[in-house]
Amino acid sequence: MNIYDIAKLSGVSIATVSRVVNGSPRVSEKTKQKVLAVMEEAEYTPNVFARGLGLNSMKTIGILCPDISDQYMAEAVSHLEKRLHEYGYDCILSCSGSAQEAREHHTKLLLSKRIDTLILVGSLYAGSGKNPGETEYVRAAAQQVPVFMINGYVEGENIYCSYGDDQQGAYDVTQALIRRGKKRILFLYDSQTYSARQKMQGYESALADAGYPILGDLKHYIRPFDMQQPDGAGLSDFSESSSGYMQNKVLYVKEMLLAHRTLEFDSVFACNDGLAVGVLKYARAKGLSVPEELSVAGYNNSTMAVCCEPELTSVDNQVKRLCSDAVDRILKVLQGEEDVEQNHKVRCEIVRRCSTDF
Amino acid sequence: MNIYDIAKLSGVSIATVSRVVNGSPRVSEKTKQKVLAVMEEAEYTPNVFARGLGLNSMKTIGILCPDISDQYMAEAVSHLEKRLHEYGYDCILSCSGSAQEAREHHTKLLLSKRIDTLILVGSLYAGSGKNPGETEYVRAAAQQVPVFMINGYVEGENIYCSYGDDQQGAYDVTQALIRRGKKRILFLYDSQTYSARQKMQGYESALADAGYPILGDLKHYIRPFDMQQPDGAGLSDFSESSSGYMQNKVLYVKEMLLAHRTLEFDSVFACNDGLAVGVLKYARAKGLSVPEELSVAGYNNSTMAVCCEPELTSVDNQVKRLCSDAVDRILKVLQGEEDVEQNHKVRCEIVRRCSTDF
DNA sequence: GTGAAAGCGCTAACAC
DNA sequence: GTGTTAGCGCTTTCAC
Repeated sequence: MNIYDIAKLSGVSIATVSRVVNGSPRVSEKTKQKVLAVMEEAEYTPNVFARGLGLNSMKTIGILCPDISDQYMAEAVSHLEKRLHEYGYDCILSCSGSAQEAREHHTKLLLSKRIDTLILVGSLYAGSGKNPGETEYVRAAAQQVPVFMINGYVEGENIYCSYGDDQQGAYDVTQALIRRGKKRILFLYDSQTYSARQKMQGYESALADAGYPILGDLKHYIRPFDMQQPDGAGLSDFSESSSGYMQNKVLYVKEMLLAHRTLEFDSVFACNDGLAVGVLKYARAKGLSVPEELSVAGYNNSTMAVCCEPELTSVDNQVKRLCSDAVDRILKVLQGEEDVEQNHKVRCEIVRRCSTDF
Repeated sequence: MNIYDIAKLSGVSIATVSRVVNGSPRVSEKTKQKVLAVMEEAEYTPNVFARGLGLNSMKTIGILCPDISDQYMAEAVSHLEKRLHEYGYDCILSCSGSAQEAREHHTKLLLSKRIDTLILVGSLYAGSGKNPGETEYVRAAAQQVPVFMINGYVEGENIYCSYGDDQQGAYDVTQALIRRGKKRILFLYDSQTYSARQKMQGYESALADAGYPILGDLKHYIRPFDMQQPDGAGLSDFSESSSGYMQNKVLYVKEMLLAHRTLEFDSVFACNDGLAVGVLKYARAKGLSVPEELSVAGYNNSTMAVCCEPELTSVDNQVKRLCSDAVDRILKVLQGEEDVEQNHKVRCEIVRRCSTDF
């Protein structure tokens, strides 16, 4: 059943049917109703491919993320999809993993689908800050369609970024720990993303502002333990489930800390809740009371933060707001509005629970 | 840059270019290389819309799930996307929420995108078993494209199902609890999905086989607390983040149990880990030791099961296998193979941790 | 307000 | 092995 059939059945031309389908005002109420009735009766659905060919768009947004089974990204995609769907956009989801090459490849593939916009979810796409060319593909993509980054920042034309102020978040937590009298604050991280760098900077600034020394051994990097990570992004390799990966991570952090007998600290700021829960497990194994003997703060305010004992103080990165803000601007850009705000930074919020007690 | 341009630049016809693009063997090596070179040079990408129009397919799979921010579904989608991507299929993701009407609407919408296959992720789509017509839309969809269900079962032509044997899983856990001497095993659930019904049946069979009575008050339904659930599917309403919802759920279960002073039990089998962690929180608040005074088992073997204290025994539903199995059959069906196995049941596995100690 | 007709860029049947 | 050509189903000028 195509537009010709409907036209024939309605006794009008395909142009008129097309007008009705697209809600053009240049149709008399009468014919409009007639056509509508026929369409209803015939259960006609316009062919999206043909329409796509004519309009060179299928109202589709490409969403790329390293791993949809990661809680943070899943939440982001959930918000994005919901909002975009409201406005009639479909989402093609693609998961690239963490390797640089894979990111580039998936980006290209998504672009070849003639998406209207590309959304890059996760700080990973903003690169590690090491290699200059690592974000070149983002700029290249931006030459074809507007590119939106969720929790990442890349400078460039047609690139729009929404990100949490992780530097400030880390600063706030570290400062609170300092105020609580902690002297040796361990900074725990397991990835080198843009976001992780921001956090480290916040941590360092807070120490500096308090007149504390910045000690190298207190910035402790937990190497992704599955050794499948081409560039140490700290993500699952997907050969396994993400929850399985996360389970292992928690236990791994505990073991690493137990094994590392020379490291001394009275508090921990972990770059994500998984690491923080690992620290909690370590504390329990060591017989350390939390928060009295060891304060622990995590990041992302995930479900994990509440499951553990004691419950975890954690920084909320406000993904929902980031996504919502991004969608607002996507709509503007796609409607051809000019001067849409390119970058948007959102303040993170510390959710205080008993693991730090400050 | 279209196929005509490439043809002109290569000094061949568009048919030849098309052949090269599609890897037809009916092209001489020489012209093939020539065309390939031109395409490369011109950075030519075939127009997917035009191709879709011609082939009436864009190699796209529609994936529908109630909520991608739910850990279980995110994991499923992750596996599906990864496998399908390998075979050149793209995934359109759509999240329907839990309402019956929304499920039907999203299904229709996805079908109107001319997807090659529809995948329904989650037991919710198999209905509550109450209203006869509630799965009618699944059968209707199956008249247009093959429909695959992940962890759900609906009888019908062109409907293919992969599901964990949750009944057996529940049976095994309950039986283990009985063997350990537990007398009053609380069955905790918060949704009425196909999967939840299976679990309850397993629970009941195990009790029956042990000669235990099946007590109504020991089958405890936790009503979704946000009151935004049109049909009590126990899912987040998405107005909030899923992790926020889950955090609340854990605390809510704890409070509910504390408030319910007449309910007596020496062990709990919870339909999901969120509920189980809530029970753990309750036990702690009550000063009950786990597993000595209270055994707790969860379901889904999620990250939560390891974050809590003590760690949670949980049944692994084997999503990855379900998805992998589904993809295998999707490929077969799309290649026109006949007699593809319609239903596939996978045995669940108990992952034993210290919360039950059996 | 409506219709005729020219694309949109590709695939595939058919001819050579 | 290669080219010609007729669709695929829609949108969109341009007449009337």
